[in-house]
Amino acid sequence: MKIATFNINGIKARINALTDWLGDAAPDVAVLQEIKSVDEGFPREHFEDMGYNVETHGQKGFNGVALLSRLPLEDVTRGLPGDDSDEQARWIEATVMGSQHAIRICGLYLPNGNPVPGPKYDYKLAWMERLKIRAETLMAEELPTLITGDFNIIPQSEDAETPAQWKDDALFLPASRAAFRRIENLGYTEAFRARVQGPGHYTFWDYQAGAWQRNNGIRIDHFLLSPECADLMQDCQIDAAVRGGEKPSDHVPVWVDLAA
DNA sequence: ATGCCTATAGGGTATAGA
Repeated sequence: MKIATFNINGIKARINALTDWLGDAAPDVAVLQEIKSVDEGFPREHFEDMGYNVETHGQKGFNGVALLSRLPLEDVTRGLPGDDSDEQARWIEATVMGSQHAIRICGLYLPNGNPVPGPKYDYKLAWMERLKIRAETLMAEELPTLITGDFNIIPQSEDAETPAQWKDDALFLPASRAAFRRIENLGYTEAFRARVQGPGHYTFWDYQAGAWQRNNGIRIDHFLLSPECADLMQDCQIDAAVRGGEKPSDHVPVWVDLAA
């Protein structure tokens, strides 16, 4: 089962690029972030016509997550538990039944957190604490589970082309990285780093200052696999070439292949 | 370099992003 994450930066602007990539990459499940659309505005029929089941959790203007799946999406839930006053659309879960294993799939768009200090950074850290609690609950179920999406976290210096540029940024501050490690340390495997070592592997390049042409990227889109899910992993790759396509998102897809 | 671009909402420019 091929499961991909892709921050598309607006479904209306990305419908062609997303459609082309779906045709090329043929994921069984695509976990999308920043659809920047309300549920009624999402072009559901377009993707249903391509053979995908569609579940969205959108909001007006920004944020918004969605799941596209060739297999049925079961037990869908929306919103990260732990704060009923949080109205930002950043979390969706569903179960997909493979031929051998059912996979619980969690899609997230973790808050950016800039500027630091300030209420946006406080929200990021509080959101990550809620994520840790949800990750603990999922871990205790001892089922194949993955948490994927745009984490807005640069885990290590080698995950940025110019780490000095990010020294005081919410994506790279020690408190942000520690919060990410605390979740990993519950027993999750960061899929890409379990398979590929070394610098130069990025998932985001800014639109500005020729970041793509200069390969000034960062790796912020991740997969965390529960032990039962990590045992099924056969591959994990970044589709970096998508960044050089026509009218691209500033993020590119990352995917895992599971023996599920 | 304090968003240098891009997208959305909306009908001006403001907000958000990383």
